[in-house]
Amino acid sequence: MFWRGAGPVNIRTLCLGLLSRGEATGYEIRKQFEGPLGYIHEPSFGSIYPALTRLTREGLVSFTVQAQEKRPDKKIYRITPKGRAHLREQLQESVPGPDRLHSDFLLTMLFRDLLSEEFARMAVDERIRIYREIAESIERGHEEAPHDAGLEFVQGCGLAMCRAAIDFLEDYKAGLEAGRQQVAAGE
Amino acid sequence: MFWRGAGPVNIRTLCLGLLSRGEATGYEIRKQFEGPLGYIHEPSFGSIYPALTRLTREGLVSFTVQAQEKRPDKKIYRITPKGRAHLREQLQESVPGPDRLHSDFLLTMLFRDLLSEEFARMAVDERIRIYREIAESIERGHEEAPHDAGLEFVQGCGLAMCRAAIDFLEDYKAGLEAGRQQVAAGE
DNA sequence: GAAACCATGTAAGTTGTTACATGATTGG
DNA sequence: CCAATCATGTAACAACTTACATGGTTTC
Repeated sequence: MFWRGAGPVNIRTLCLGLLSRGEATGYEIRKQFEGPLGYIHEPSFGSIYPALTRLTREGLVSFTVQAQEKRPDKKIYRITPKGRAHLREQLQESVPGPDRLHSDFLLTMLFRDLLSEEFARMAVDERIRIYREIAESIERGHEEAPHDAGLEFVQGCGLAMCRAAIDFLEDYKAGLEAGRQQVAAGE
Repeated sequence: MFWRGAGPVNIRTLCLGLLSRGEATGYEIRKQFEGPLGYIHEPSFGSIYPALTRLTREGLVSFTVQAQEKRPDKKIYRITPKGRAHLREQLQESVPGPDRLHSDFLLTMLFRDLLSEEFARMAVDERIRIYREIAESIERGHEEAPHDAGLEFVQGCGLAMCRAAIDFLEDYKAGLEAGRQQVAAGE
């Protein structure tokens, strides 16, 4: 049976993978996605906590409770040997297929003819801003953190695509400007 | 209330948008995503038919039944004036935010250290193949179909990102090769 | 004094996927 | 003769998001 959702991309595998790099709480796992990893996924607490509960039930991770004064107790999770084996197996189960892109921007621009000039310009400008932000975040992350081959690859790939997108969008904007000036000049 | 799912990316808006270009059946809507638009979304029939039913209930589209011999009747959908107004409004409700990327490939490569050399190489090769396929599909679509500004933009953007990804992946492969040769030469 | 951070968790709801149901026709 | 194409639709299920519940601490 071919089951699309059974591919490695799900929050459980993501959590398991991060825990293979070192122990962490649910809160800390979440935080790791706010940095340069954010362009891959930004899972919510509502999905991380249940994922960790299930991983524990399956024996793939374990946790110790660290009591804290005036705060809820911390649960520090770590991967078990079984979890590590499972992760390795899961990741290499099949060669990853195409990505799924969920882009409000592209969908909106697909119907560009229905948008006002102003809105389209705003959307493109905002998109350039977003990509710049992501690119900077990756560059920053690249400088500070000690990184392994995986992180290096993912960050490099993200950076390459961000830059390509920025270039494309700026060319597009330049093209629009040129077109407008021709119109203004009465061509 | 800020509701992420209320953004324009959902199958209903997508169907409505395509119907704004001309009438179509559910089956034909699906087909449009098999071409160069496929990199944005590949919705299943199980989501398209209910979407059309709901759009009809909301008065945003209407349909006429075309009887066919020895086949189920066709339902030919078209957008209503109300639907067109709704689409315009929906698309321009807010400037689109960041994309959500769902990538088995990046997630797998993020844990590259856990993968065998061979698997990693296969994954990268397969990815190059996939991007080439998408790029070709876009180039083909660009030649044959008459296109509006929206399609042109989306295809151009997709092509730029595909090419960037291919370049990155091939550089990466070349880097690996060079590294292996150094090792083989006893450096 | 408001906002952001720390810290975990549950319940309700949306969205979309896969699998099933049905079945003739055409092309290799 | 097997696969793909045409054609629509439902039911079961998975996955994730948002909102709610709780509440002290730190920073601007």
